[in-house]
Amino acid sequence: MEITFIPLDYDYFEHNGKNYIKIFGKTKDGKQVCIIDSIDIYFWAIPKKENDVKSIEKKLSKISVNSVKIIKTLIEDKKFLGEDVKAIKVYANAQSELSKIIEKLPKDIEIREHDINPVTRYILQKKINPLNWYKASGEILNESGEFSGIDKSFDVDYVIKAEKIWEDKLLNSKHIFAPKVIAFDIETDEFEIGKGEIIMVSLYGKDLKKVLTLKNVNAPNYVVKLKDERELLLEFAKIIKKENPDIITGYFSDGFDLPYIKSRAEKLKVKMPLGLDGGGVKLTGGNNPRAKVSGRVHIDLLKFIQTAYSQYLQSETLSLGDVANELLGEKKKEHEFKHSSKLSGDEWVKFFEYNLHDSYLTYELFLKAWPDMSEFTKITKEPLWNVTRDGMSSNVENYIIHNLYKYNEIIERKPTHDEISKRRSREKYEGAFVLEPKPKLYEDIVMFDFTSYWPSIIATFNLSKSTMLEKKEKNSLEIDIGKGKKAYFNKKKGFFPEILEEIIKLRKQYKEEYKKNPDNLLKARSNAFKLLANASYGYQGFFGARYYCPEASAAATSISRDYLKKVIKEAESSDFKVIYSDTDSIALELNGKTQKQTLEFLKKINDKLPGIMELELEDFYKRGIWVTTRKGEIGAKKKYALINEKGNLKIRGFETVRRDWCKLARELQNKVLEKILNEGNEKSALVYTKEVINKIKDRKVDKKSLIIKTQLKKSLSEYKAVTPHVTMARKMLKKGLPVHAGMLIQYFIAEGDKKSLTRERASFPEEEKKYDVDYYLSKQVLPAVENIFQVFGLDVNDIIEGTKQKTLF
DNA sequence: GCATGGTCCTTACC
DNA sequence: ACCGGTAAGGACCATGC
Repeated sequence: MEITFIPLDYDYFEHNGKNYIKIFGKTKDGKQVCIIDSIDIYFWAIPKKENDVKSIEKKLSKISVNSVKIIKTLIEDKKFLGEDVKAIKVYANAQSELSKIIEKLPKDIEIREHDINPVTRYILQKKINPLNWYKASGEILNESGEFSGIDKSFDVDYVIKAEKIWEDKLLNSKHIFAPKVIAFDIETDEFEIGKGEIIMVSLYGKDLKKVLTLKNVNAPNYVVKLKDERELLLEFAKIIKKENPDIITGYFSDGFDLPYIKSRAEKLKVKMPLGLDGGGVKLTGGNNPRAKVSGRVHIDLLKFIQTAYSQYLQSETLSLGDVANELLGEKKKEHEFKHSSKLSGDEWVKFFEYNLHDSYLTYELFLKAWPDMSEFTKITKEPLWNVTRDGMSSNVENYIIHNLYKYNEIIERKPTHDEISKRRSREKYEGAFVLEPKPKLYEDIVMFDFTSYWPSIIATFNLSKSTMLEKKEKNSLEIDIGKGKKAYFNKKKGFFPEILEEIIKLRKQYKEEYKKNPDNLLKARSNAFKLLANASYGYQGFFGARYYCPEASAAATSISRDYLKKVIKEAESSDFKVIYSDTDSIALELNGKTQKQTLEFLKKINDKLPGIMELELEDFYKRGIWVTTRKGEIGAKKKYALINEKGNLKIRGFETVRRDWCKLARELQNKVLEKILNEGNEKSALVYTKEVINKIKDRKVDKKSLIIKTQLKKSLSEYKAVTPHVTMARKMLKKGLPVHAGMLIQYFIAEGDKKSLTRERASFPEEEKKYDVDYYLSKQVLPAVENIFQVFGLDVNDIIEGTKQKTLF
């Protein structure tokens, strides 16, 4: 039997003292397969003194714990952190009690790769990468009794014991895999996992629209009525089995929907055969649960959006509603939550629509994110289930791990518990350089920035754990890393900088390909490499990293400060006026120069830059404004607004872009900046500001624009300070409303005793109270525009007092 | 009684 | 806990005059 298939999910198992991987996948013609392949379990032992290799090898081969034994050893020439080593490859007959074997090993060796899980080991060993097409030949298990009848327990078209698996290069080059996906969403009366009944479940797929419910009301035909919760759960499992999707997806379904379903199923003693092995939901991870269903891939979209998308999103929160609104241009349905016992017939129907619409939005968002998930999976070569839950540090590390074979490198181990706590308490190293701007309205500006600045420095100067030297050597690079400390790096290229250089090159290549041929997949690929490059600098300073090297990070920032200052000096001596600079960017006033001359200057800089470092044109701007800080005369950093030649605004740092300011202040500030940048003076901005101030005084402002939204960043009990939003959260808790870390607390400031604290006047948006005119003028509107008008020598306090109803002040 | 500075906190920039 | 440091700015509170 020979088939063509694509691996979606992997699992490890032991049978009769041997090790296997089962791969669940799809064939080219849409059949579901499980392929069983053998795998070697091994780790590396590196003797601390090289001449001991032979005798150590002998000692190792005799070790065993219960039925787990060392079955084979080999001595090989390897590299470890760039150094040549003679290492012993130690094979064991099972993964299960490997840690007990490790404990018994002699102390004169270093153990590595014992912490590589069997699925990653398999992918490394056989190069059967997720979401790539392969051909497999082998024997179909047809109730053969082999593997204790494993084929009978799997709900797939074929179970194949692989003899050979090889890549289908032709198919990989042209065929794009489109998975069958079902999105789902549950509704309950209680938020606590498993506390109340599941009152409805919606499912949405390409040809699927269903809401399962217990309520017997006259409802649209996509609603299926079940007699009790038990039947509802069984029906859910039945539909999943019948539809047989490759992927099931939800929004926050790791933390809510699947744990809830699992908990209710256990309570009702219902078997939920959701997986291809007939099993239910498996939860791992304790406080931060991750839900797995065997054979299918369960994806919690929220997790992936958090790591891969959030930095590009403008949304105030990452809720399904906000994200769908931004990425799809579609809103959630309006719905007021009530206890199910209090719902009327019509309200039930609305609730069904709402529930189905959430699944629909999740489904559409999934399709939007699929190119990114798929590319990240192919690039980092870890299973889709893991990749959609991994943070950027894991993505960087996985990319490195799956590329180390090119360097014959043994993989470094993860840090121990003690090492992690030591690393976490390390002192900060000095970061980027930020130039203090002179507050002013500027004309004719150019903005340059370095492409992938820190990664390009790490690659160019070879900064990494394996290239760092203990002391100065002939030809080594010496970098001052602050606090009187110096770090030395080898000139001979190490694997980390080399891999990083490749990431940057691939990013550039795919970006150019995308420009020529704009397609979603190329965009996703280019973006994945960009994110990997950007995260690689932080990775070396991250306490959990296998290739932790804060000295390399500190050296990178040190070099970045030097080169930025060099460019600033060059610009000054070429008669540009330097306005501002932050980390990797520099803003210059053209000072009478033409754009052509400016680009010539850029070229001159680039000709002198070493390695792969590159300065590029960000844009030319007609005008730009920099302001002072609230206190004092100094120019504020990380706060400016620009307008380019097409009239597009670029606003950074101002309250306009901060969600913890009320809409009124944000919109006013935005308008003021827009008017000033467009017109080149403050006149009409001033008129507009006066109008808004009068509107506030006349109490004509809609309360919606006065609401302040602040996120509860941790659980309520952890707060030392009693801020307005903490006070509001406490009130919510008292009312019995759900309060949890991560939620946005909304409130407005109502009128009250003038001497009272702000938090005492904080009120819920629905409270029928008058807003505090004084507060909104002096704490929201004034601070939002004060520094802008100050650039023109105006004092906004005078403006406030100059408008009507002077009695207030 | 009130200015001042420090701490805590959130959110931004890159 | 799950990539880094730099920075602005509000609310509150202890401190000192």
